[in-house]
Amino acid sequence: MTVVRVDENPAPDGENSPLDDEYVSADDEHVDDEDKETDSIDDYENPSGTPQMKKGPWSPEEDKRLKDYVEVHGAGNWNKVQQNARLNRCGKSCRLRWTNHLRPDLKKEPFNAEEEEKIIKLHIRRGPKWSMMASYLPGRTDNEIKNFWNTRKRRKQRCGSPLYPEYMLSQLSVPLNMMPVLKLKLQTYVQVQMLFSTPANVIQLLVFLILGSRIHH
DNA sequence: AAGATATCCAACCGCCGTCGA
DNA sequence: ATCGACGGCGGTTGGATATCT
Repeated sequence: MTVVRVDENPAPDGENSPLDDEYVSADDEHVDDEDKETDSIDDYENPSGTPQMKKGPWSPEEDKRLKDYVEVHGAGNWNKVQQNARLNRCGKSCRLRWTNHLRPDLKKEPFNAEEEEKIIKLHIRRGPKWSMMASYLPGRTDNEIKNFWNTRKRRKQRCGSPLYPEYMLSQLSVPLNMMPVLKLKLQTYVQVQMLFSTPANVIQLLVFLILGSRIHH
């Protein structure tokens, strides 16, 4: 089975995406959608003599082997990589390395304001669904977005500013029949968040819920 | 300058869903 | 229906680096 993440904005024509202000149905799950190594990568064994998968940072040589493998065989069948590319890495590790660092379409620059806004909007509406977010941000990975969000969250909490900008919350309009679902999702998420959150965040959430229900009356 | 502390992020882990035998 | 292999996902960890004292 080969599943390739679609990096183009995947919302089909005519369909709403979580980024649209006019939102969507409840069941719209979008996505199916310098080297410190001194030992050879070929002879990594545990004390019992059976081959052991290597862990830790990837060396340039390992990267090259993985890249070469994917160029020839394509992405997927990751457990075959260790045989065909002679890499002592488990399939998971190979997949992660490829998707997060070696894919040619990855953006290397920091997140820009537009991307940040997209992430916030998606987080408001869907919560921490990193891979779904990645499908809306070409060239970005779920891991990257997750790290970005966690860093941002800590920063906001440190300086006591709200997680979601007020203007973004007030821009949102949510169909009335979505409110219970949204409330439930938010409640679950916020219960945890609020342990460390600020009163400002609580107020914002209330404003958000009240405005959202009024808009669609 | 040096040690302590904070921050970032690459990589791992465990769980879950899907698929084919 | 069951089981194992595989891949995807979100949470967490720990080493490297930056900043502070």
